[in-house]
Amino acid sequence: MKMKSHCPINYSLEHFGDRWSLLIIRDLMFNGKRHYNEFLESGEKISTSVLGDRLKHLEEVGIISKGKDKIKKSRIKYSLTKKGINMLPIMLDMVCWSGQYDNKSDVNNVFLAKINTEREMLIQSTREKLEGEHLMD
Amino acid sequence: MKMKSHCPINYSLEHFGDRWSLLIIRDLMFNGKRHYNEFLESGEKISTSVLGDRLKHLEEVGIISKGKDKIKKSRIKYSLTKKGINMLPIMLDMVCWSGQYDNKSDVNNVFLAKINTEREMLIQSTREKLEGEHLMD
DNA sequence: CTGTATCCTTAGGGATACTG
DNA sequence: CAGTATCCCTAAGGATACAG
Repeated sequence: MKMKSHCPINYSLEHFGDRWSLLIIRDLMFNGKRHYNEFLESGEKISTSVLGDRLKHLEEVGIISKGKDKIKKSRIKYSLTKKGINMLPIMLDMVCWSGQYDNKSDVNNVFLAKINTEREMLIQSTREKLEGEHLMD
Repeated sequence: MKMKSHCPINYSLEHFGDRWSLLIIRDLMFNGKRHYNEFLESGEKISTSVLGDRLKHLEEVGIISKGKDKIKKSRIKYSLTKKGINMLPIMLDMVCWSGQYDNKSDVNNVFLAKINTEREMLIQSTREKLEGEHLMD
């Protein structure tokens, strides 16, 4: 991958600056999704070819990892890496920002207020939850 | 613009989820750029047609506004709106996240540490600076 | 200086079928 | 269930010229 620059904003863009990657990360981070078919079912209707491509790219850049499901060994499971979990503040800020302006937002105001007033605590507790679920796989 | 969903992450993506918009916002927010030709000069080498398109889109969705330069009335000046300035936490988190992983990053460690330890103060002071520069145009 | 307009090329993406 | 492979179409983007 040829980088356009070494600006940190551009670095972010090279990792997840497309129309789909953040939706996959959202599903892993907030919606408990871990399997290929679950990503396909999300409201934005990603296609199989695009999903395959983005999963591969996100794994290559170290944001997600791929493993076998502990319970059902034949099933494949995706997890956030530490690098992926560390995107939590970015994701929460986006939810918060959108919540201010989208009157049709899916997010309720209680949660929005919580991001604002208890941001650090919320990040900490969510991080612990994610690290328990994802990193231990 | 037809929205794929009302998820807040998707709302963000519909606003600035492409390879160029965040670079323009970055230039307005951190690099003091305000004019068409200044955006063209940035390291990522945006083309005139793409720049024109993104400026129009960002204005339509209310993130930037367009006005005449106070000093030189013939010159056109772009500013962040309140909605644009409110993206500051998102942008700082991206800088912070990238700074952890990009060893060639343009950002120095002092600034990174500052984002982490004095986040709220840094946001507040930067916001005041931006509101002075941009909103009063 | 701030844009459009045009032309052309490439990348992104939807639909569908197929495979281990 | 978790993907590839293919086909085809559209959107995105680079280069350049030109206009107000």
